[in-house]
Amino acid sequence: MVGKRQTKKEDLKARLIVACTELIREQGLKNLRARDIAERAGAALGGLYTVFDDLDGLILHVNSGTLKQLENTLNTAISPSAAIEETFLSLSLAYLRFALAERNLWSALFEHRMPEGVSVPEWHLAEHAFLIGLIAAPLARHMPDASRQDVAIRARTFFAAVHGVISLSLEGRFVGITPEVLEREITVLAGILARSRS
Amino acid sequence: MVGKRQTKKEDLKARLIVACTELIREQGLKNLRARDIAERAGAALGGLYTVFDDLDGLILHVNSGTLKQLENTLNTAISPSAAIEETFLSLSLAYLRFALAERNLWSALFEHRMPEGVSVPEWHLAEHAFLIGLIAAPLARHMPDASRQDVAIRARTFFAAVHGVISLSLEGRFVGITPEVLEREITVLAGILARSRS
DNA sequence: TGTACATCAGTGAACGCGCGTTCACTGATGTAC
DNA sequence: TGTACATCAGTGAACGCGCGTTCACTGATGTAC
Repeated sequence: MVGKRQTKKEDLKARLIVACTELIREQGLKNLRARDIAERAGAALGGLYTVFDDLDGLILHVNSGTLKQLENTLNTAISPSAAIEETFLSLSLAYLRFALAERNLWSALFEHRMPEGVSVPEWHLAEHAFLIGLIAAPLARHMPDASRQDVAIRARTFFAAVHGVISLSLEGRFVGITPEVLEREITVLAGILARSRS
Repeated sequence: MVGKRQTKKEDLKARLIVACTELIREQGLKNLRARDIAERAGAALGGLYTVFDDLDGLILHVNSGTLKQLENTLNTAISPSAAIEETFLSLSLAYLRFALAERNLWSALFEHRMPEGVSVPEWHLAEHAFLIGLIAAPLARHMPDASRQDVAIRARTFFAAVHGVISLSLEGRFVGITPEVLEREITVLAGILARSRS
C-alpha cells in the first residue's frame, strides 16, 4: 500500500506543475516567480523545494509537458502514408498553430536557460528527439542514398528553418506580420523544402 | 568652438560603448553589469546615467554598432551583379561566419529585450532593414510579378530560415553539430531557397 | 590676461527592491506494542 | 483497536545577495567683468 505521505507528495508535485504551467501560459517565463507558483498551487513557498531541487527543475517538468502536448498535436496532424509535400505542410502548419495557441509555453521551450555551468539533464534533451524524427521519416524516402545521420541533420535543418520563421515573427523583431501572411509564408517554405533536391 | 564639457561627454559616451561592447563580446549579455562597464570605461558608476537613460539605452547603442559591423561584412561579401544563387550563398555564409566570430555580440541582437511595456525605439528598429534589403534586391528579379512588399516579406522569410538554422545550432539546443556540418547545411539551404519557385 | 563667481558633469556610497532559497518549527503520518 | 512516541513533509518568516538606479557632494569648466 502506498503511504499517505507519498500520495500527498505526488499530489503536491502535480499541483506545482499545473500551477507553473498556467503561470507561464498566462505571463511567460520572464515574470515567473516561485511565490506565485506556490500560492496558486495552494502550498507554502518552501514546499516547492521539498519536491524540486530548484525552480529550474520545475520549469524543466513544465517544458516536458509542453513537448508531450506538441508531440501529440503533430502526430495527429500527419498520416504516415502521405506524400512528403503534404507531410511537411501539415507539420509546419500544425507547429505554427501550436506556437500561436500556446505562445508563452512554446517560447519557454527555447527561452529557458539553466544557470551558468549547469547543463540540461539528458532525459530532457532526449525529449526533443521526436521533432526531428517526424521530419526524418518522410525525408529519408527522398534521400535514399543518405546515411541515417545525414537525414537527421537535414531534418534538423528543415525544422530550424521553419522554426526560425515562426519565432522571428512571434518575437516581433523586425516589423511584425499578420498571422495570415505568416501562414502563407510557412506554407511556401514547407513547399520549397519538400520539393528540394540537394 | 565645441566646449570642453561637450567633448568630455562625447568621450565618456564613446568609452562606455566600447567597454560595453567588449564585455558583451567576452561574456555575453547575461552577465553584463553596469558596474563592470563603468569600471572598464574608467568612469564612476553614476557617470553611465549622465550619458544614457538606463542600461538598456547603452545596450541599444552597442547593438547598433554590431548591426553596422554586420552590414559592412555582408556588403563586402556580395557583388550586385552576381546571380541569385551566388548572392544567397555568399550572404548566408558571411552571416554564419559573422555569427560564429562574434557569437555573443550577435546573440545580443536577438536576446536583448526592453523592460515590460517599453518598446524598442523606432531609430533602432529601422537599422535592421538593410538585412532584408540585401536579400530583397536579388529576389525581386526572381519574383517579377510580386509587389515590393511581397518581395520584402519573402526576403524576411528566407532570412529567418537561415537565421533559424544558425541560431538553433549556436544555442546548442538539440544535439550540437560541428561548424563544418553547419556550413554544409547552410550552403544546402541557401541553394534550395535560391532555386525555389513559389 | 586675470579674478571671482556660477554651473553642472562626474563621483561613488547608499538606497531599494526583487526574489530564490533556507531553516527552525509544528502538526500530520507512521511505527511499536 | 488504542495509546505513546518518533519521524518528517510542509510551513512561511527571514536571510542573503545581486544589482540597477539615485543623489548629495565636489572639482573642473564656463561666464562676466
